[in-house]
Amino acid sequence: MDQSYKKIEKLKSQKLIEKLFSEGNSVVAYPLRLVYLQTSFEDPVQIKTGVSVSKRNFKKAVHRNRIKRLMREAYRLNKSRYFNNSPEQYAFMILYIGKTQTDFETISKKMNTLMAAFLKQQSLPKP
RNA sequence: UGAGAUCCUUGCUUUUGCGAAGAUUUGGAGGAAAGUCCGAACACCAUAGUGCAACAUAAUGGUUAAUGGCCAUCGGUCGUGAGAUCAGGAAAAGUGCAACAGAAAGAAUGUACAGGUCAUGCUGUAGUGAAACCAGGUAAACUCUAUGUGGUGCAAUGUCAUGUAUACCAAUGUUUGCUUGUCCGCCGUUUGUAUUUAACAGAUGGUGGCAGGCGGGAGGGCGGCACGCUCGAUUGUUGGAGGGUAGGCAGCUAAAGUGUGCUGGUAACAGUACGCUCAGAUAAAUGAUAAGGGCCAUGCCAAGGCGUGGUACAGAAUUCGGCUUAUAGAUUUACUUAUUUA
RNA sequence: GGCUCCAUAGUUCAAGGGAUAGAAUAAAAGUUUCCUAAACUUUAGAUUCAGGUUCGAAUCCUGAUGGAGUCA
Repeated sequence: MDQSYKKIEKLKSQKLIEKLFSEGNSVVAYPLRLVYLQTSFEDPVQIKTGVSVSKRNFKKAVHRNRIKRLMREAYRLNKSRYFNNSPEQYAFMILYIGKTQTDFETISKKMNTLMAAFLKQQSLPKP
């Protein structure tokens, strides 16, 4: 079971991020929100993922860092359960839209429901 | 009150290290990394000169790459005291300001009482006020004196690749005067050759062009302003629409570095010997979870065990030296005060 | 990350160093009306915080806190 989260799996390109936010769809499992877009890039990975926390809700850099670390950890541990070898490539951005801090357990649980909701939405026939 | 300090261990995982992958090993946030308040390094831009303005600092000596920081001393203020704190130059260059109260607030003098004189605020006391004649107060009012200051900041800057356009449209402003010429064109008059017309050559006048000179010139530049200098019709200003903005590399971390000892100095600090290498990311790493141990508080049994809770403030972004602010707990030393005891 | 600016009633703005800090609007109470609105009367309400200079500070100075803008 692959639990690594390497550099090429991270969403870094500013152009791709702008395109993601302007054209992508989203799924919500409070306090998490996933913005995704089917796209293509050169690196040999299936999904590029980034995390983000609003400076408006958390003023201190320590608190933002902590939440981002928890989100990355939850993604790393859970991603292999949901994503195997589908041919499409996706860009993900996971946002924390809550206003209070939580512990690792709830974020991990919500990450599972978020991934399930994403897969369900993708399996539906497109209008 | 000052100095000083800022929890530890193990396995799993993540990140970094080489062209890639795997394994092993090694390293990985701070005393404030914060605020961006001072001072520098470094980089780019600007820089003929003069003057003005603006800003900063302000006892004396030292320290440092430098400072408005730090150290020592003198002086003021506060405190019983150990100590703390101070933008701590000039009011005898000039201008201004002083509500209320008070006769009067810098111009001069008035009331009551007492004293004194030939006579008079001439002297004292009272009364108002922060301040009442004293070369008064106020310069964190203008000012003066002394000293200093070009600007912008690593999103600086360079470079690779890609692309390329002092392009386009609209409005508006300006596009001028005199003079010179072995120069050129056009028109007229006249002379010669010729004479049927035409044509050719010369002289002269007008007009236009070109070139040069002198002046004027909207506006631009010299990044606070003025003088001054300079560019100036191949143009100035404003608006519209459009292009560009991605990415890689360098800058980037071994340095005014840091630990211990010794020497000099009251100290800040300096010198020296031996050792150490201690993050370089860029939608931005330094984490999650579990177990155990420290420390603090507390409860139970009853004298070393068990349980519960707590363990701060806070996260590098070019790099240093300071300042300021946030901060749980632990430790050491010196001194002061109060109480108690002797 | 660097740089610049701002802070006065619930809100929008005033206020030459002189303290009773003002105006509009919002709020509350009352008058008027069968009731509401409008109108009128009255009331309460603030200098972001901490120091300093000064006889006296919203104003001057220093530090902190909060907010806004900007960079190619």
